[in-house]
Amino acid sequence: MTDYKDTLSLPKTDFPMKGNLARREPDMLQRWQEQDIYARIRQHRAGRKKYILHDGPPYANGDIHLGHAVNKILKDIIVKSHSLDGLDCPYVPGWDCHGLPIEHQVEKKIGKAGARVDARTFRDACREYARKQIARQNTDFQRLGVLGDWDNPYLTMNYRTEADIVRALGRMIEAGHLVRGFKPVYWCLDCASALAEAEVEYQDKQSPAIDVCFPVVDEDDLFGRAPGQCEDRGEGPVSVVIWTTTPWTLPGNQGVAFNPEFEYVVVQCESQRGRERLVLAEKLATSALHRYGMEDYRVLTSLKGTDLEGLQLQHPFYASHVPVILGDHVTLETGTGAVHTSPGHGVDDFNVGQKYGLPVSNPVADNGCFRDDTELFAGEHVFKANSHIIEVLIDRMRLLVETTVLHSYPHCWRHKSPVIFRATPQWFFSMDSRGLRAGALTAIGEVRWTPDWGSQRIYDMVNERTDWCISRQRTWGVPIAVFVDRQSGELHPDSTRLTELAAQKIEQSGIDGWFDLDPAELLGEEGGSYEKVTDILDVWFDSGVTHATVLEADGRLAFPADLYLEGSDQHRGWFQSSLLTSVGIRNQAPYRGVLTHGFTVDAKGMKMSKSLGNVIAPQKVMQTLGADILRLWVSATDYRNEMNVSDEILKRMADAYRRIRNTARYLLANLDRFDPDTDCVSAGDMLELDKWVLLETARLQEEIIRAYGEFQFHLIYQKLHHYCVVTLGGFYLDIIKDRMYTLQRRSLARRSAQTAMYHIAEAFVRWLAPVLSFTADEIWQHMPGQRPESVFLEEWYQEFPAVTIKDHWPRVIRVREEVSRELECLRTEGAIGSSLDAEVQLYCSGADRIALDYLGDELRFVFITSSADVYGETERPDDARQSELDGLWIKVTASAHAKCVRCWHRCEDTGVDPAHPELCGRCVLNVTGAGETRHFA
RNA sequence: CUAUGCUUGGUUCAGAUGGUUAGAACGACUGCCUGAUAAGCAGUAGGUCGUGGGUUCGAUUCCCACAGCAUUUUCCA
Repeated sequence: MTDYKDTLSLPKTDFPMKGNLARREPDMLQRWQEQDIYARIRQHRAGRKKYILHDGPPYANGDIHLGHAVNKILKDIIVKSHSLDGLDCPYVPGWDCHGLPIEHQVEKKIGKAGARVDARTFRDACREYARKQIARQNTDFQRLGVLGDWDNPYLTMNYRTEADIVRALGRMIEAGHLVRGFKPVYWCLDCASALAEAEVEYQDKQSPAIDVCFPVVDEDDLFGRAPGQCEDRGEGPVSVVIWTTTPWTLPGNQGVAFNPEFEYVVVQCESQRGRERLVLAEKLATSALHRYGMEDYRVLTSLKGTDLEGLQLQHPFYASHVPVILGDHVTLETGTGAVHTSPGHGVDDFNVGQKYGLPVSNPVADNGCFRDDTELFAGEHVFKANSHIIEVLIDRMRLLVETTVLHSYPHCWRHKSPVIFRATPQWFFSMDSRGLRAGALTAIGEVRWTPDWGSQRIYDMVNERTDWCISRQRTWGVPIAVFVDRQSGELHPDSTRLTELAAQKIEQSGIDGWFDLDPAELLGEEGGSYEKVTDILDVWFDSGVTHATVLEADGRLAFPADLYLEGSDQHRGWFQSSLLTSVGIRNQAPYRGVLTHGFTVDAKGMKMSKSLGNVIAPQKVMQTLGADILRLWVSATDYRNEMNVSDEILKRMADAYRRIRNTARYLLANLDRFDPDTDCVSAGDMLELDKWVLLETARLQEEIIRAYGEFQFHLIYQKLHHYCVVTLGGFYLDIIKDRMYTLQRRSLARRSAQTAMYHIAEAFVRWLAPVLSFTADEIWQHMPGQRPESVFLEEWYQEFPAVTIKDHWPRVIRVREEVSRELECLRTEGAIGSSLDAEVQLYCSGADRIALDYLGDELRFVFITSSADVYGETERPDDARQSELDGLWIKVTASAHAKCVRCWHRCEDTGVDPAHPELCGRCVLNVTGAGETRHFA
């Protein structure tokens, strides 16, 4: 048998089938860095319209997790796809550097500021710690294939940025949003310091539980509020009863809260103390009276909570009167349905107290002892004062009963000792005094939110939030660089100018420039009458004002941003802190659009946690499967919901990746030695099938570009993969194999297919680039023809030849599916193996007939059978089988002809040429003659 | 406890002013090919569209409740 293999044109390429991504991506990354690809893109896009995606700064602590990876990859996909749109898309990554978590890490290493080390040393250590964390995260982010200005990120701890944060605060002050107030915070008596919520842990604690009488000042007022006439008012003192586990908060009492919806009763009862009348929640009355040993009682009248608002009560041991107020936080779980309210000692109490304008009295000093001016209890430690307070209550006949209760109570995580709530002076941005809330709500309506429910979500949050407490009594942060009058506590009247002067100091030497500052330096002679505030800013302010400290201040970027993109938790975090400060400063949102993504969860939808053992580390994925697999997963997953990930899901992604990669490889292999400058066939000369695939490709590209624009990446993945599998693999590429392999290398028909594949490859590599960045770059290196150094410098491919066809193809494809099914029957019977062993006869009429006849003798190439003939529907023999298509009958048979060793078709003319007894006529023509001609497939 | 969102075959996604047998692809299974070969092609089997109500001639699609999950938030006097 003669070997005709040399006469074939088989695919050939150096592009490896296996990605080996984990091993090769780092090399490619290094090349990108060496060619400084990010800078080259900036040069290429200079002068183009800008698209600003502003990076939300991750916190500079710990290695990146999968959520970080998702976030950065989504950003990178958007930046790269918009760059393909022809826009100039700078990407400046940033880090959030100040704050408590870093302080904790540093405390573990060198001890607390002010204790073992001075504040300055401590801050230096924090700065150094943050720097190291950033370096680690920076490396990992780059490893993901994210392109950006990684050598020049923005850091909130850069001196210039620290100064600009102070300047932004100055602008908030200028706009009048900064106010001073009191707020209860967790306070550790052992630390003598406020605690952040993260520093509090709950443990069981034994506490006293007491029922205390608050006598009603005006009995007539009480009964007058009752509906209808109350004939029997009973006799004895009348009191509202409260239940509390913190007797020491009674000196701070400012009111008694009732639930507006509950029914309350006034009962007549009797004990050793004599006859008296008590006000209790109806549903708790029996159990409470039982507790007091007052089994016999009668209800005199009942009232609703709302009826009691404003009723004056006598404080149990002070001369003052306190009002009845209403609050939804009052429950029927325990107690009496009336809650003693001390705004200086509880968040609920504080909030409801704010509503009623109750004073925030805080009689407790830093050391946990009552202040000197506290009547009866001056100097006593709060917990030790409990028993004294109870004695006083007994003495004044205010105590009904004392028990103890075991309950969960907040403790200091360091000292394990119970903490208290204590009101302290703090700085706030007022939501309403200068219209901050109203302005923010308006601005929300002018932003495009993706998904759209984000708008409602942040609206509700802003609408209902309380004033923003921006002060922290901490060390590692940007100072609230203001002076207050020692007497009045008011801000210095020239604060705007002073803040700018402070900013200049900070710009020189960082935040220590403020902490080291002698007030006289800025205030001169009046320095003595003002106090330098040393509170620092909530870190949310640092990141919240990047629209000013970065977008406005950094020449690479611009204000406002086109897009902020973060996890959905940031509706309460960065999106809101950015919105409030931007509206506060210039009454405008800092972003035109906001996109949120869900959190990564495991295959069952459960959050990732060490205890569940379902954590997937991005570093590990990159080291095993490669960054492109991770990127493909991010793109394939609908980020609007939770994003499921597991080893199985990633394996599926790796499978899909291989298909995409191999499709590219096959295109490249068929373009072996193809020179687009000289070998492309003109649009008019191309074969019908090739024209069809180009039109399909151009149509798909439109869909892909639209999906990129709409941030619908998971659709892109689906379309792309479907295109590889169905359009190309299962149809086009399968059909053209015969033409590519057996026709003469330079024949028009073969060049036509190559022309199509060349255009496909050009478009395809660009579709891939935003997602499979490493792979796209690798493909780019193997593409034929002269081209720029990187696909990332490119725009979408627009050079598709203008072709037109009679589009009978959809119908042909349907028929082909039916033929495949019939062939499978024959194959199962063992009559044929390859489809080329078969001959097909079709019987149909109408449009089907027209479509099939159109392809004439070349229909068999579409079916990949040795022959395919079309007859009228009425001509069908009895053994033709009806297909699922109306009016289409199919008969397939095994060919009786000899197989051509070169093209594998079975033809009646195989062996007609004595010189080539194993070849069919077609192959003889292609090997020794002028070559065959094709028009359709 | 608050607010928001999600729930379609083993996996990832489509879908419809509500209307005939709910679509793909992957994976699985069964074969074919050996000229994309740790590839390629074909066929087959998988879903009562989270549960329960309601509206309707008819709901997976609209409404309500519930469950689970996620983010968020509050509280435990």
